[in-house]
Amino acid sequence: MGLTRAEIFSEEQNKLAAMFKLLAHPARIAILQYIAVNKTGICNDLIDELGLAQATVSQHLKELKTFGILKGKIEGKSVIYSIDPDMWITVRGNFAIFFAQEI
Amino acid sequence: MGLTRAEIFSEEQNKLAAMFKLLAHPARIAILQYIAVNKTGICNDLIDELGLAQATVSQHLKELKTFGILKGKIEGKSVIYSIDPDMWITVRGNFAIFFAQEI
DNA sequence: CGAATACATCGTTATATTGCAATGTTATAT
DNA sequence: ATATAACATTGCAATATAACGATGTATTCG
Repeated sequence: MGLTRAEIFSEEQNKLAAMFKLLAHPARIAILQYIAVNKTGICNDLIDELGLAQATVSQHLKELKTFGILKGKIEGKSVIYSIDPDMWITVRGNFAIFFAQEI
Repeated sequence: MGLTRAEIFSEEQNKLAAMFKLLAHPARIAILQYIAVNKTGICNDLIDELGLAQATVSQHLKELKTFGILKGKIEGKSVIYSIDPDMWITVRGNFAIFFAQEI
């Protein structure tokens, strides 16, 4: 049905999956890498960098911002996006815990 | 379009996104956790554990196996799944590199 | 052999995601 | 005030994904 049956999984499993999903697209990876390197990024730069249409880039930025890994600051006509360090650390920590499992 | 424009991203970005995507579903997280704890797992156990239909569990197992993070060994009527340590380490390593970015 | 067990695969339905053109919004520039 | 710039939002079309019943395929058991 295309609808994940989230209710049968634990909070932790759903949260982890949501984090993985956020990063499960090369455009969103590229956006985070660009902003990590340049410390900040505006939508226009990312349009050039990625080669996707403005609407598409804006949509990916929105997903990252809604999740909380990016924050946006309005500066004149532009929006300056940057990584939210707290969320970044949280996400990294959750992944680390997942991969710390003995196998 | 629904079709990711993979050709405009780097190999690395596409690979990373594919890894994240593999883990971007709570059922696949749960399968890996179960097998990590129990060292191995057969489909039937996972059906009970997850509460999803047999066909659905089989499908998720296939995805994990196709990617290479799980391997399956036929043992009588059952298939014993286990984590491929090399792939596990590879995946963990790639994520570690991603999260090692200065922000 | 025939039945049962344990999966895999197929086919279908419901929903989600990607990408973009068109359009809306807000702020600066003229 | 009008134009432009820099986005955000809306509304679609194309494709992907999740879930599952039904069916196929080995394998074991009686």
